[in-house]
Amino acid sequence: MSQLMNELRWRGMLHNSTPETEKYLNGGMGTGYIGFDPTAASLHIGNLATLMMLVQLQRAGHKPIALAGGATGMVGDPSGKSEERKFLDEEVLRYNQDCISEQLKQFLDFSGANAAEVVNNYDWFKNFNFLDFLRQVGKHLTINYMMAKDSVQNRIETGISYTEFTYQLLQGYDFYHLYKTKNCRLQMGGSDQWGNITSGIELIRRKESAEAHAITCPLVTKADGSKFGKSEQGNVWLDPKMTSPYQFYQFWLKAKDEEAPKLIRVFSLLGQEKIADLEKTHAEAPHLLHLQRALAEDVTVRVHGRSAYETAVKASEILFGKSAIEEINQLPESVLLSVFEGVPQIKVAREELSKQQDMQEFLSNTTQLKICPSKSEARKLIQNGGVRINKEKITDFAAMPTFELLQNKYLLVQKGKTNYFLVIAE
RNA sequence: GGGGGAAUACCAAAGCGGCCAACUGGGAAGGACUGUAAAUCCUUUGACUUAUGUCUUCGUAGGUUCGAAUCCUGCUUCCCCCA
Repeated sequence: MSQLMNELRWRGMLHNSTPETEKYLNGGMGTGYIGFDPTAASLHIGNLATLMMLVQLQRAGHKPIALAGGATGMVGDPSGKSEERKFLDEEVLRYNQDCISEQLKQFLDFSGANAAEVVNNYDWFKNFNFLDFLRQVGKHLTINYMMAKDSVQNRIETGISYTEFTYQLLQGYDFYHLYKTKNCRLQMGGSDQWGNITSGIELIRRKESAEAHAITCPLVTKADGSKFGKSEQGNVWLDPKMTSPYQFYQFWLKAKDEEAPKLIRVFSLLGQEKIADLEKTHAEAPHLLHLQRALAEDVTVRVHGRSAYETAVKASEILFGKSAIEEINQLPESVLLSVFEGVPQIKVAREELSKQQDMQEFLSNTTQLKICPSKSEARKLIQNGGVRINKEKITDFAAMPTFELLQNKYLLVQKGKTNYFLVIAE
């Protein structure tokens, strides 16, 4: 029961907590929650970091509640944002909220005494009218108190709307609501949520004279301090339709040595000894990527399942291994297709392919601008030696050498060292 | 309400009548080296064009000029000072 804090501590997931938190957790099964606003149709790995706190909470024997922010998402959290955000329209928001609720369910255990729950704050806010809100919530916190928050202070210069200013009250009320209805006394989140969480604690204290607690984790950043969770393609999503399991696996595998130890602590469920072991092995033979492989395996399996993981590994071996193009050619087509499931696929009409004269045209327009966004881009890439087709380097951007189609149907296009595309002739 | 300043490519920031598709830095992308790492070095970073040419860009709409990112006017947005 009491192990949560220690667990978070050694994993480097403890940034701040209120003084009595440990005592609360030691006092038997506690209940804690984290909120996720539906700003997109999927959670991304940044959300996964905070979600892991909830997972750790449950592993320590407490009850986790994941909150989908159907209401708060309508308002916009000013934390960590340098400017006012645009509203998402309601239809999108509802869709996102449903997708996210589903994803949240995947990571928690819904059985047993400390069964998880997923709730949506839209349920208690949709019929909460403005005047009632002002009387029941707004009255309890002063402007002075609200103004002091970093999330607000950072926006004083650039401007903050009344709407976003009010965000902390909404989140504060969530906490209060969960306290009242589910005796939830702990809220967790990224360190940028500290201000919002303490608003909730304050609200509970003033309305109920009760004590509630907070734990925040450091925001995961890259070694250079920049924002974590973006790959070349953009955000790394948990939804396999948005980031394929192959790309997801690759993201972890490509983790830098200096970041891997931090990442494996936060994102994997591997134990302290196992990790120490891996680090030792890794240090002895860094080129074998022990740490990265273990990290990628643990996370990919948990997010996408064992078989998707295995396919991703297989695809990686084929694409990055020494296997010659002939080997790819010899794979049964069904295997080949499943292996390449994760790499972007581009369908091109057979006739168009056969009459193709120009490499730059092929890499841009013919392949629907999915490989290169313009012909000049394609030309520059080729001039820099960055393009391979069927593993063969392209040197002339004006000509179109004839390539043997793999399996009489596919072309493997490589942009740079790690970006593959499968062109399918139809 | 009065006065002043600013809007430049992904970001930051030069340019202040022709030499500007626009200095420089960051970021990003590609290459070499490696371990699908780091560091380092090189290249690229508006589009089209099998080159040094054309077209579209410097908040927005007009104007002055042979010629404007650079000057003028209206509009929009933002910042600062006074009330």
